[in-house]
Amino acid sequence: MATMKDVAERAHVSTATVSYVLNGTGTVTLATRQRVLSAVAALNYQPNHAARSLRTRARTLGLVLPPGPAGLGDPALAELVAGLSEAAATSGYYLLLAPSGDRPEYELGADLARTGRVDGLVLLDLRCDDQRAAHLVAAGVRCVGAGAPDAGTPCPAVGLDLAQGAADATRHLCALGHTRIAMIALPTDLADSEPFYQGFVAALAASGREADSALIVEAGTSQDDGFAAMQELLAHPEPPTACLAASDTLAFGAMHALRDAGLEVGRDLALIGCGDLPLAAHTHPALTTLRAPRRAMGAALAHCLIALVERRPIPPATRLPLQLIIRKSTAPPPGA
Amino acid sequence: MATMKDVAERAHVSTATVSYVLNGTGTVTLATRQRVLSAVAALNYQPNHAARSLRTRARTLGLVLPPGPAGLGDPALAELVAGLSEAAATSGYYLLLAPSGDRPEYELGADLARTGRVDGLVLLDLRCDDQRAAHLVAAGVRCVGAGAPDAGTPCPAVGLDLAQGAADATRHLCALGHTRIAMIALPTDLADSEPFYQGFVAALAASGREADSALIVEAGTSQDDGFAAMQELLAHPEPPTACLAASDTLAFGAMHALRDAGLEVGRDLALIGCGDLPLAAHTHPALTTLRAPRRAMGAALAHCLIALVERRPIPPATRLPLQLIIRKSTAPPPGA
DNA sequence: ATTAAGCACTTAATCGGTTAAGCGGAGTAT
DNA sequence: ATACTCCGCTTAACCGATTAAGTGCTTAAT
Repeated sequence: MATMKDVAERAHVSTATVSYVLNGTGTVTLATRQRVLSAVAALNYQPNHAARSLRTRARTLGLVLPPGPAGLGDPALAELVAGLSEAAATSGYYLLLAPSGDRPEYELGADLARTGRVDGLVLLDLRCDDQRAAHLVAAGVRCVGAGAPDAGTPCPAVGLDLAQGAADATRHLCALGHTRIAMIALPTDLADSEPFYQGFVAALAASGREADSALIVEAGTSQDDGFAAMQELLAHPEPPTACLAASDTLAFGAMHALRDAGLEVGRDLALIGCGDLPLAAHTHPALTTLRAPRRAMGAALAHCLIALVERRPIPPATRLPLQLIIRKSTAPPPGA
Repeated sequence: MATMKDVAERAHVSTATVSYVLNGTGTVTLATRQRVLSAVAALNYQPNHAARSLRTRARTLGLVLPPGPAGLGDPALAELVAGLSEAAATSGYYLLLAPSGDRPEYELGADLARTGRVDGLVLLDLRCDDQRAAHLVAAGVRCVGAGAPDAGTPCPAVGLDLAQGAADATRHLCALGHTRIAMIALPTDLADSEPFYQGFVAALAASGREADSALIVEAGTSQDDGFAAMQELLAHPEPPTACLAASDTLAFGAMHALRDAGLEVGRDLALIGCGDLPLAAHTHPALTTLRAPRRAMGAALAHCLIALVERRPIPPATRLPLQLIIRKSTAPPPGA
């Protein structure tokens, strides 16, 4: 493997000069530069990454994958990772994947940063009062969060405009004539939970309705959680005619519960999800949902984190817009 | 950030001794070892990765992501990556994701290896007479391929037992009473194409049938390719009553073509896919398919590549078994 | 003419580890 | 008693880059 020394010898200069040419620093005459560059080309030289990052950065971003059976199998995460890795690559960074296994995420992340293996970290599924972020920032680790930041979030974050999305979805249900509209929420410790709820309530208020707290149920994140939540809603003395689920996965579970109860999704109860997973277009009926630009979110995370790492000004925290995709799971209320 | 020198001072030894303790090499008395270890603990020391890999390995595996809109969005790939990264992590390696963008895959891979950024590479979708593998192996890069290796494959490979899988699927179709069985093949330059075809032909022969070459059409990999392939089969003067598609994606396209032709999948033509993508269970009718253990495949790739990197004997090339998942897209032939 | 400033380089320190070689001292064989 | 071998540790070279400091030369300023 050719080293910088080899290049220097071939170009009859010192390694310092080679380094200056390659990094565009220092002052080098045209003739010398050309000799160096042709030596580089002739030897097919590329600087050793370890040696370089010993003095500078690793040019690597880290992503700690939370444990759990789905992992990267979750299409939403996979898309985000795709956008993240591609945007990072165009800025000369690569993405290191670190499955946390049974170690705490923040611990693994701190190790990766402390050993200089990565320059910064992406935190998935930002929580309210996120302990991982707190630990890492306190340890001097640069990181950005994926999710809606609240006031106390100690690091920059990139999120979806869930308030807008939930409001759009709710307006659509209102426009169809629904008045008893339920909502299945994500766990409130997820940062994305609150703005979604706010958008829901705001849109209801804007159309003269009021949120009925009995029709708002907090669920987990799994399909089973959505199933249970819908069962709870159906047990209500005066059940809703429409429901907004904070994720597609919850909506899928809700659909099962409706089918089990002998109800037809769309005709008997209008249902909207959030995320637009690939499956959403293929359920029966196809799920009306909010499309989340996960790739763009990954890209935005990359840009933000790289700016942070390079001590450049951080791009303003944009909320990425959701798009309502109307399919077959929404219809006017029964008897309307 | 604490360095090894700090640890050495605190334990009143040289950095060499610290290194010996941490790596388990050299001979160190129990007392010294304990002094070192408690200094390490007290300082929360972890060795700098760049410094370490300057002399040894990077303990990093590389995965070059082929260009294309799907990328990691393809669930089959995402699952493989999940298995790969998890298995690598349990052996102390992490996975570096490098989207190739518009650069040739082998070139990017060669760069990553030459710069010492990764110790080895995983090549996706191994081709017949794979040029990437040839280039990389010639350049002294350690790599393993994902896909069925043929005799000339210059590197170890991990693949599915497609011959067995295709045979199982074909037998199932024969058992249902089909005689005119078609096959939609992957591009023949993919290494996985041939064994699938062989399994198909062998199972037909074993049940006394012969493959009709007019019923075997080579397609691309996209849904549109599957669509076109099925149209071609339906244009046949004596169309098939069953069809085995070499991938779920091709099968999805074929289903659309059948629907467009006014035919009902299952009743009018039995269809089997391969891979068992999440969508396969949600098409209408649900697709009978061969379940591919993509996570296990990723894990096997990791084990193989790490063995290669550490110059240990390479695990014997196992073909991972496919499991036939019978759903609703297969039925006896019309009028049987 | 003299000094100062700039240019185009080189020298050498440095990053933080790994590891071959060396070196006392204790234990064993002759 | 002498030599030989291990053991447990240290010294220092080394990995391959970056970069501060230094050097000799040319050119501009006084």
